[in-house]
Amino acid sequence: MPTLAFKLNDHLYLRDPQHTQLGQKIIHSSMLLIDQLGFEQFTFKKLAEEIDSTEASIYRYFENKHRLLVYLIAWYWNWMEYRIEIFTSAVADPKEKLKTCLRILAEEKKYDPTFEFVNEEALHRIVIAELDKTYLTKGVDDLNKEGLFGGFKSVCGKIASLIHVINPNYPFAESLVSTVLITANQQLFFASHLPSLTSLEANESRFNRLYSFLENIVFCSINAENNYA
Amino acid sequence: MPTLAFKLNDHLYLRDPQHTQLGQKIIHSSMLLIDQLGFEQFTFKKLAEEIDSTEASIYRYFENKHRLLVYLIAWYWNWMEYRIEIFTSAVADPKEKLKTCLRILAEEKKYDPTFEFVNEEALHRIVIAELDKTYLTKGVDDLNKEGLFGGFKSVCGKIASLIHVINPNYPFAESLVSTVLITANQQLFFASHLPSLTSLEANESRFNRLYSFLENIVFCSINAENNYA
DNA sequence: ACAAATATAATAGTATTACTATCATTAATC
DNA sequence: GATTAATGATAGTAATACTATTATATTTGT
Repeated sequence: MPTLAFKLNDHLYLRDPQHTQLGQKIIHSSMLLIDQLGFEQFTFKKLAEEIDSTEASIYRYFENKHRLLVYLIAWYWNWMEYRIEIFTSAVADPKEKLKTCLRILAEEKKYDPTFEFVNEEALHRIVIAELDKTYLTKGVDDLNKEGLFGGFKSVCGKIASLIHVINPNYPFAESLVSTVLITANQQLFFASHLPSLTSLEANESRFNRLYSFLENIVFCSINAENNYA
Repeated sequence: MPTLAFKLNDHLYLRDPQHTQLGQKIIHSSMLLIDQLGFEQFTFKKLAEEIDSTEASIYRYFENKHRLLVYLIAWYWNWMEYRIEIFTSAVADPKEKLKTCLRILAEEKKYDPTFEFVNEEALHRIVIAELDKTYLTKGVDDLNKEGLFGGFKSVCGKIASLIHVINPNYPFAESLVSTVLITANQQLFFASHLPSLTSLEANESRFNRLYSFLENIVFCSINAENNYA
């Protein structure tokens, strides 16, 4: 059975992990391990033990653990873009398209059988807890030049262009979208760990509440009459 | 001459650095060094060399470098709260108060002579680049129990309560405020490093544009008729 | 089916990091 | 002037983030 694989920027890895068994084990197990331990406590040595391989072998796939994280999170944004594509292609009205995007971003992430070796629930927790660490580093500019944030930028750009269609006079489309993409994850983190910083609760309702919050922010801002240019 | 000092949560340090010469040198130089090197490359050893002291001496003030970062950023939020206090106390109208808060958050940070050994420009760059690392760690819950995020939570709570006064029916005050506090710094980071993710430009105008963006988001959201409960 | 190429495993080694411990010395305080 | 406390000097350790080397599988082309 043919497993779907994303074509990711090939600067993200040294050897493409999607195409070998060891590579797939690296992706699969690193997700679980980073989720469990957190990125700081995660090491290639621990991962090697987990998959009965060696540090040296893992280094043939990824230059270092930071790049592995960037890879995993790039995979996530590719997955988001793929889902947005699927669920908005049939929708004509740009406002409805935009709502669908927000729903996809806010919804609970569940196992997607399209991608065998990826545990989307663990990956989402990684995105929530580690996303910012991909770019909050002195090396951002180099990573960016290599195009490693392409997935995130692409999602951001597509949603921003919907906003441009809905209201060409709204002057903060890109900022609004990047804010929403990031806050969607951040608010879930706060709900779990710093509840006084969020209006969401740590129960099942939080995904619907999150959607309402995002919809409120986005539509109120772009529909407003008084656009501060 | 009496230097003003904040009363910070005493779990933030082992020995209060504000009250000794070495402590002040630690604060002063760690700010410059973290700003220069980034948090990952920053070490107590490098700091010790910088201030002609030793690693061991620094460890007597801070348990580890992460807690030092939490300290510096707690200082920042205390400073913000202090400025908000000063500049809003004379303002009666809650909407105007709220605008003043947003202005303080968005404005360019400049040296404040009230605090001798603090370089506010460097500190602001640290907040922009490292803020999220204070809570995105497996130890959040412990740090939170010790009250180490009190400054941030306090600023968030005060602004949220202004929103509650302005529109008691708006159901996302806390989320809106935490989003704004964080995005205020994030958008400046994007302007410098990932320009396609922001509508701000990397020039002098960015602080005014940032203010407009924040004002737009906040006031559009809370003034809207259709409140999604 | 066999040689050549390639991927992986096994092992070792290094510089740096994030500490901890000990003891001598200097400075502040009573 | 004696006691206490803060700092400096020095040493040491376990773990981390790699790099290098060689042997052994595994895959691939002919």
